[in-house]
Amino acid sequence: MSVQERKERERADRERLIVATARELAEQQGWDAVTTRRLAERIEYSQPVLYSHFRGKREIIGAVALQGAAEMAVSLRAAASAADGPRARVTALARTYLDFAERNPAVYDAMFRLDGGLAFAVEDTPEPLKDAFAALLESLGEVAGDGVHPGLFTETFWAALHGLATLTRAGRLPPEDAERRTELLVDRLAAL
Amino acid sequence: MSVQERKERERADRERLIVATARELAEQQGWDAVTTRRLAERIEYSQPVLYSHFRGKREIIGAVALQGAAEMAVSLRAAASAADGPRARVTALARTYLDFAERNPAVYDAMFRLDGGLAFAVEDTPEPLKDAFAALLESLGEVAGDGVHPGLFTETFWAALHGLATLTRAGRLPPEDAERRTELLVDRLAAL
DNA sequence: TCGATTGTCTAGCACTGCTAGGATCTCCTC
DNA sequence: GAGGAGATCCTAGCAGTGCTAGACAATCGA
Repeated sequence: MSVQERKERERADRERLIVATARELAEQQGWDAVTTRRLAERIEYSQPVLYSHFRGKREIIGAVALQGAAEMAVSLRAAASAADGPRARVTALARTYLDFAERNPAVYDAMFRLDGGLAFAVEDTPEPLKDAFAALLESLGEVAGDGVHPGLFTETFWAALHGLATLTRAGRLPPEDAERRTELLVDRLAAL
Repeated sequence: MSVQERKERERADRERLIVATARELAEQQGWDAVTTRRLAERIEYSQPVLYSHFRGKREIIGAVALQGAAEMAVSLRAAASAADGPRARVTALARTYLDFAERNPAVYDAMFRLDGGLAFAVEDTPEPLKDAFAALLESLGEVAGDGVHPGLFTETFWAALHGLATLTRAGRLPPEDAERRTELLVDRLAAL
């Protein structure tokens, strides 16, 4: 048994190495630079090894996305619990979300812009994704306002944040006004 | 002179054909299916011909984006002028924007998701893009509210719409609540 | 009608994701 | 310890990508 356990552990280690390396490479040079060859070279294995862990590149992106979702959930909850009162909480949440997107652009892309083959907004959505949404909902539900479904409000607020994050990073919005746009969004959207 | 003029006309025709074909192919099968080979085959020329019109695939995407921006501006203005009063105007604007994104997903991607090599939010931004933003601003400026810069408000509102458009189409948001999210956005964000 | 220019195509480069098949290495059994 | 079975891994190759060099043919002006 012990031999098999060691093998399984080593396999799991290597899988983590693949995901971490893919993420690192993507953050350094963008997802286009994450080719199976380059990734294989970095982990010091041949290409086919990647396919013994993942069905293909898409699944590797998906794995990075799940990792990112888990981290984002932690960040969001930490920011929310450190803030006093609904208003401060929503502001902190928005800032933290946008900050995460800015500091981890490749991970953010894996989560929301690229196709990682993950299910969304359905029954079999992976747990980390549901949990990241739940983290948003926990703080946003209380400012949804009367007669507005908390889930629907969270979806809308999230979409707005997502729009700000992607358009800003793509150079579609002037970066210097980012903070003012965030404030406007919080002031207007949240029922305070 | 006449011969040269005819040639220039034919060249311009062929360029339009390339852009129209790329757009058609992208709408039918997605941008991934728009390969230089397939595109060349459809216009019944060899690959290198494409490169005598455009620097590369990116520029073709850019050309489709500009065409789309022009059409979107027309749609937005038509919707705005057909509505009575600020509230109806903003609602019509939001619906028209999201409708455009839903009916022309490939064009929308070319405009805002893919890299078409176009400059944004700067001096030398192509005219159609500036004009599409202007069309938004014309209707949104009046509901920015006191002390809020119309441009900043338009950017924020646009980002929210963009987030709804992309997340909905990517299956990240349940499509059946799209209309309710739009209403919520308009109700809260616009100062009416 | 000739020569130059313009226009177009064939063929090929270096790269991509992915996989078949063979080699090697490890482990369990005798 | 030795042999065979099985897991593990790599080499080599497929079909596809964007893009381009260089040869060829059509067209134009003199």
